[in-house]
Amino acid sequence: MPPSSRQRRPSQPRAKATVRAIVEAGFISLSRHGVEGTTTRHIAEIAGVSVGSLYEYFANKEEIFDAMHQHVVAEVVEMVQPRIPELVRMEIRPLVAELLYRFRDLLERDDGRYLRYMSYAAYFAPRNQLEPINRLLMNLLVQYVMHHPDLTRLGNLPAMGFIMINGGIFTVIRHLTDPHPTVAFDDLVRGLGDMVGYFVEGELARGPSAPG
Amino acid sequence: MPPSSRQRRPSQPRAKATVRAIVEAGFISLSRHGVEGTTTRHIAEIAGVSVGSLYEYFANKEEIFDAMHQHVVAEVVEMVQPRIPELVRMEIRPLVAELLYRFRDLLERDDGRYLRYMSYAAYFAPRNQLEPINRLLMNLLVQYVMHHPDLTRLGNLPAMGFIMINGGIFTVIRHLTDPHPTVAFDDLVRGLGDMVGYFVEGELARGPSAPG
DNA sequence: TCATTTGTTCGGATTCAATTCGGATATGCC
DNA sequence: GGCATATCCGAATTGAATCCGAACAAATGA
Repeated sequence: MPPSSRQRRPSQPRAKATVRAIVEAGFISLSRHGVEGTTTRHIAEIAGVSVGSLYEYFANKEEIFDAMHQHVVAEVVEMVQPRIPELVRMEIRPLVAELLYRFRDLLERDDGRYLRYMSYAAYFAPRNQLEPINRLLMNLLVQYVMHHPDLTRLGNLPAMGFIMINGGIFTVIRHLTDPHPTVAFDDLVRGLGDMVGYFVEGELARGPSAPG
Repeated sequence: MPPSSRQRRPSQPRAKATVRAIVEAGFISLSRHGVEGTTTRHIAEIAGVSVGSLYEYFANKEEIFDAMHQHVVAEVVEMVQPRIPELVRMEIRPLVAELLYRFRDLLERDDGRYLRYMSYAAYFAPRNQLEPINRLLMNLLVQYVMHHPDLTRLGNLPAMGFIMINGGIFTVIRHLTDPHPTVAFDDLVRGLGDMVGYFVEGELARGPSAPG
């Protein structure tokens, strides 16, 4: 008898459907009522189950949000991962643009359901639950460098990756969630592309090799 | 009779001290127990007042967080604002470094009290309450350009400002709150400085003037 | 087929934090 | 001192999160 963990993995199809419905309901409730306004009652009602059922598969409300988070992250990874081989052949600016537009499309899907989630989650996700996306993009970066031998002369790759990835993600999310954006998304994309592009060009022009 | 607003402005010294103690207690409780764990009871207890007193000056718990937010924002503005005249005379990379190190020092003050707050901030600060900081930095950017006439040839300043400011802030916060950072803060600072520096240099080298 | 076991769902009971409210206490003013 | 007002208190109320034991459905195996 396990001490306390009373959660259960859904084994029967019906149960799997319930879990799916709960997570889906989480997104819907979040869109309709925001974080604060999202109660277990709402989620249960939208999912068409009773509140008790929520706790059959999730230890608490937070875990439902976690599941939603994993769902979004999985979608992003799924979107980029298989396309890495073609992405690494692109020029830098078109590559940045491609990623950003795809990312936006994904976040705006289903009436901005994921975006709405992201605008809350990006910061407050307690642990680094964006970690898979970070790893994915870091991986893309590394592979990109490997396919463009001149780029191996670039200095401190981890730092640059950290900046570009985190800065990029947050800038885009912040822009997309801004009710009155003062700059157009296209300008943002061009700007981010230039940022990365100029950095690489500048760094390469500076000197023959990089320090430690 | 105003419909509902039963808050009061503190007029007597004693009341002002109470308000200060409550906001201070908010930071302390946040450091100790995290957002979820911060209850009105905790705040009241730490502040040395009763729960009822909280509601004398704040409509609800959220408003206490708002006050904390304003406090942090005010500190940042206070730190940068008076130094704008000297900041605009600096070279780009030292300027970026100066801002970032000061920003870090501020966030790490008092055992990381403000940093702790910042890492949660967006969760309960749905509206752009970072707006004053954005305006401040945008203002700095504009004045900087005015003091460096060659920079007036730079294209889309709003977009660049948006990227640098948002990207910069979030990258730094994310780095400072990372329990196991993979890059050193110094590298981050250098990277961000180069990012901006190379961008400006690249953009200036490109052509004589900027489009709309 | 049906009895038994195991998975699933339900919704009222419980717990706990946020907020309210009426009264007690302190302060400022004359 | 005595009045008016500001401040503070903390038990009572409210409502959401969570628990739990009973009801229901599906699988199993004779």
